[in-house]
Amino acid sequence: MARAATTSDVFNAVAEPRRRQVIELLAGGERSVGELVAELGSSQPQVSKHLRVLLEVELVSVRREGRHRLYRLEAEGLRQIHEWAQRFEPLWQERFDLLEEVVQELKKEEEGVSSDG
Amino acid sequence: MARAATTSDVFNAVAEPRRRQVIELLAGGERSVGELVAELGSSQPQVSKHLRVLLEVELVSVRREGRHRLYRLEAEGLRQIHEWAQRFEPLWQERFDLLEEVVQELKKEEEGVSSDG
DNA sequence: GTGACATATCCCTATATGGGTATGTATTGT
DNA sequence: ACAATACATACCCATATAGGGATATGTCAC
Repeated sequence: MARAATTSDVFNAVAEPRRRQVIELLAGGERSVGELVAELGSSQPQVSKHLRVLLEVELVSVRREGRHRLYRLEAEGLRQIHEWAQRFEPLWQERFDLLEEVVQELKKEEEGVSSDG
Repeated sequence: MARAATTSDVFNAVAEPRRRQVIELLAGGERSVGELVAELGSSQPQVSKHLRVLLEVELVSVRREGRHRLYRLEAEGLRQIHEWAQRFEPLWQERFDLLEEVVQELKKEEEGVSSDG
């Protein structure tokens, strides 16, 4: 098998730089496809494809406004990513503990407690 | 161009379910490749490949322990993912504000302020 | 030499992403 | 009814790469 489909989960959807860009743009408020096309500098079909992916994983939603389709960020989906990463937060904060251990080691050396020699 | 390389950034590295699994396993402490092979049920070369990717983006580190290589999670790298997602936290919390608006609406109705009818 | 891995191949299939074109469709305007 | 706008989709093409399977070999430690 190849890599999991980008539409399978939020992680894959967000792995694409352009899609992250779309998300960032939509964070500023609803946008029509045309506006996104202009801001991304991609073709309309390409943008629509990315929007489709984001739609599949429910990271965005659409509503009609006349002949326009306004896309809106559904940040709720980003929450799982945030929470998944957050699970490891204690581990990167642990670094401070390690730093402290190092400091303790240095102190011991200063006190001449080095058992090595 | 094809899809971005999985080694290009942390987002792509984490987009792979098995690699997330590796990360989760390593969150429990250092593991040798052999242990990971057993726990993941993949072949040794496959596991080594995934570890290589995680190593490239510095999500893990290695140290030798006799003939074993112990992999350790470098959670620091997950921080960027956490922080990227966190930028949108206000947007999904905004939902509570919306909920509050709805509550306000309901209150008005109870007070008989409905201008409709 | 053996154990534990890293790497390199070769194979194969699935899929992504980009480019471009064409067409379907809904909405608005005349 | 007909045209135009704004998109969604469906095609075409082409390249890159993933990720799995399996095998083979290099390397370092014991």
